[in-house]
Order: sequence, then structure tokens, then C-alpha cells
Amino acid sequence: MATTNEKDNNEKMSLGLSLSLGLYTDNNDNNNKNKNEQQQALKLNLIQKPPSQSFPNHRLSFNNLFPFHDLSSETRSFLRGIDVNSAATTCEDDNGVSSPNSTVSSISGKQREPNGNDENEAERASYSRSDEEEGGGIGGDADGESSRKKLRLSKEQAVVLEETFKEYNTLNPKQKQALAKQLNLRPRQVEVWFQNRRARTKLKQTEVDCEYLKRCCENLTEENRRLQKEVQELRALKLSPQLYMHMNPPTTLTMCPSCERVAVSSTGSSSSSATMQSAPASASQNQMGPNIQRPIPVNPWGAMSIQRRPIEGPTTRP
DNA sequence: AAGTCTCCCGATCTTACTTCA
DNA sequence: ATTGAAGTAAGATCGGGAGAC
Repeated sequence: MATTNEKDNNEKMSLGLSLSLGLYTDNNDNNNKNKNEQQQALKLNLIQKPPSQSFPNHRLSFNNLFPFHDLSSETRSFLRGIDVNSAATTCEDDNGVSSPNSTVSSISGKQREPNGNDENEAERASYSRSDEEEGGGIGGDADGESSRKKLRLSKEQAVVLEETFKEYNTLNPKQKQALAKQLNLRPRQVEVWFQNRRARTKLKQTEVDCEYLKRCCENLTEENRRLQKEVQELRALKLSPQLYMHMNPPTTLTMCPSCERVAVSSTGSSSSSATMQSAPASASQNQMGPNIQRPIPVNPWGAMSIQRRPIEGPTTRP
């Protein structure tokens, strides 16, 4: 079961994060490689390395993931040293009488200590019900209460999750269990976190792609406008007889999109066959006035200076 | 082939928190 | 300084599709 899931996960991993017109999908080819190594690495990462040791890299990597306008509230609070969740330091219901989250939600943020007790964060944010069965996950309101109380993860937990996500954006059951155990969360929580993380990463990527396409459209519109203008100028030239007499028969330059060679097809009666020339040669062949530039075919996509920046980090290592 | 299980995804709900007037 | 509305981020849930058994 796990084997098929891993395969499935890897396929989705390579598909899900490679929206973006296939422009940067190369790295994902490595996703299917060395699964055993990945698991070994995860074990090392999750079990042998204490969470605190992975913190120094956090802010850099997180900013790399979301470099723009995405200083989340948690991060901002983190930077300010304010513990946003420090109120609910303990959850008193190991037996599940009341949700630990209800404690969190019943205490407004204004009751939290301003300086925050960072030492208690992990305990605060962790489920004291972490030993309860995973069945309490989706729709798992075994106590019949339909409350959807939410628990903010501590920054340590978030950091570990982020670090893990950067390496594996999907987890197999073993990884999930190990991570949940390390973070003192329920496996379901880890699973949900990864699902949400994937979804939001994809959303961000979609936004980036949308912006990119918008700029492409703008560039093409501008290029079209320029070409239209040039056509008008050429038509005006054609209508001017004395100038027209000294011109070679008008040519139509078309660019082969694949080889980027220019087919020069004369519209005059002398030649009806198109010949392929390289673009620079055709440019120099233009015998029109110096002020008129024959539009050398451009690749508006290639000419664009937009830097596409993949926003999600998670690329599995080979 | 049909049923079940598990996983993932997309949409959505809900809550915690921030910002701003 | 305080407060409440609006906005945002993120955890959680729901329903459905897909693959494995």
C-alpha cells in the first residue's frame, strides 16, 4: 500500500508543482529517484536532528519561498518576538472531554502575555490528545461536538514542517507518523498541513503564472501595435510612385518559429518560391530607406525580461 | 465487475490575528 | 489608548476522484 502511495505521491509531486507552462519542470524529474535515500534522509532529519537545530536556516528559506508580500502574521509576530498563542499553554483534556482547541479559542488574544513564553510554545500548540487515534481527524468529532476549533501551530512546529516540505512536499505514511511524533501532533494534522501547504503553494504559483502571462500579453500587444504601424508605413511607401519604382518587389518575411529562419517570398511575378535565409541576411537585404527598419522577427517570450521565479522550494533531492 | 479503503485535491468554512480608521 | 470593522493567513472539514486491493 505504501509503495503505491509513494509512487502516486511522487507523480503528483512532479505534476502539482509544475504548473507554469512547463518552464521549470526539470528538477521534478528527480522526484522519483532514490526514494529510500529520501526516507533515510527524512529519518535523519526528523529524528536525529532536534528541531531547534534547524531553526537558523528558517527565516532565509521561508523568505525564499515567499519573498513577496508574504510576511505572514505568524512571521511578523515571530520577528517581533510576540507569541501569538502563548495563552493556551496547556490543554487539560487528555481524555478528550473538551477540545484543547476550545481552550485556545475561548481565550482571546488579548489575554496573552505580551512577552510570550517561547518555551511553552511547543507544548501549547501541541495536541495533548496526540496519543489519541488518528480516527479523530476528519469529521472525527467523536464527542459529538461539531466545533471546528483550530489550533495555531507553534513556530517551531511550523519551521519543521516548512523544512520538511521543502524537501518532500508529500509524505508517505511513515514520514507522516515520524513527523507527527516529532512535533507532537496528530498525523492527521501533519497531513492536513501538507495538503494546505501544497494547495497554497499552487495558488501562489498560479498567481505568478497569471502575472507572467499578463506581461506576455502586454508585450505581444505592444509588438502587434508596432507591426501594425509599420504596415501602415509600408503601405504609404508603396503608394508613393517614384519611391516605389526604385524598390525591389515587396517581400514578405515570415519567420519559421522552430528554426527561426526567415522565408523571403517575393510577391513579384519573377519568383514565386520562398527561400529560406537566416535572419541577419534577410535584414541586410532590406533595401528600403534607412529610416525604415524591417522588423526582424522577435520572440516576444524570449525577449521578455521577466524573471520567472518559482516560488515553491520543495524539490526533492536526487 | 463491484465494493472498500486510502490518499489527494479543490472548495469552503472557521478561527486567530493584523491593520486601520 | 481603545475599539470595532475589514482584511488576511492558516487550520480544519467536506465531497469527490483515483488507484490499489
